[in-house]
Amino acid sequence: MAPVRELTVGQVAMRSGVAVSALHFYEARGLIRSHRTAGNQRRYSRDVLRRVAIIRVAQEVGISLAEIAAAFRSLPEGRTPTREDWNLLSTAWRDGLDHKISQLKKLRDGLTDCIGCGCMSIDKCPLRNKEDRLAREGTGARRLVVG
Amino acid sequence: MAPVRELTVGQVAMRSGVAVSALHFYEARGLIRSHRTAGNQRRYSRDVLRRVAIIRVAQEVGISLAEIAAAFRSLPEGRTPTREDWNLLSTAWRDGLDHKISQLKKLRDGLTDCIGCGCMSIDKCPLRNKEDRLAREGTGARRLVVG
DNA sequence: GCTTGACCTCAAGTTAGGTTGAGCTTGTAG
DNA sequence: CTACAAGCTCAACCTAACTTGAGGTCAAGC
Repeated sequence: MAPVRELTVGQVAMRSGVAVSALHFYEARGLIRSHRTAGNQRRYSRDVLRRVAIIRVAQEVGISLAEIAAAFRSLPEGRTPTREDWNLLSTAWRDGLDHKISQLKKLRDGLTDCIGCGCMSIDKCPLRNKEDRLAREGTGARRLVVG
Repeated sequence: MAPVRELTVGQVAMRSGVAVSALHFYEARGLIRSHRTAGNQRRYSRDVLRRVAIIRVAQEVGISLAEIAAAFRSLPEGRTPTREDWNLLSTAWRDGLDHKISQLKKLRDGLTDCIGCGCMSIDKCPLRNKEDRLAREGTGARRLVVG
């Protein structure tokens, strides 16, 4: 038995909890990579599991696939990313994440800062201004933007 | 001059920072309400601004319009909601928000709990299990779900 | 009384993030 | 050596959340 077996799509799907179609999709978007067998089937190295896990966690907090892909591009090409590499990545997201955390806390704590205050009638509220910027960001569905 | 003037869509759009088309859309989705003038134009009472502000803040942290609408349905029908009413609403969202906050912190702090740990190779990680559940939640675009 | 800008409705288009299905190939177990 | 599950590709479909456009109405100024 080989010590470090490569994984098939089905295996990755099962272990990561995402659908095969989603894995295809992530690959098309450049978020994960595979090589092919002689018979044109995908084979993944184990670190794809880590990538997928990060994708899901990041998505869950509102980071778009495009941003995740961008962040992933900062990972080393040749070798399997180390713990350090991943930490760098999350550092890059840090500011955006910090902001989002504070937004969430405000909402959780009774929207005190911006709903309970008088700023809504005027336009110097930090939240409202943030939104104004968002409002100009093009068409289609709006997603949370980090960084 | 009337002391509490009603607002036109254009005015609401300007003061809230969202497009007129978005206001129409929110109304169609039951998030805000208006009555019509003799000439069939929308008129809004002032508290629509508060609603819209909440919509935007909630959206920014990943709550869907459907969920916001559901929460709004718990607001009093007849009178203008008080500060207390809004607080109740955010209390209802609290658990979901708490969860999301902790996810964000994990991501921010180097993903220590679930990416940096060994749980990714196995399936007892709280994060991963969360995703497994999510994976079964139907078709279409996935959104963050609170509550 | 007419022009001009703000409104109205309704249908169609857009982006993100996938899923579904058809039609065809691979690989493994019996 | 033959099933038949698992893969592959590609096009079509789906939801959320809006925007855009066409075609028509309303109202305030000149």
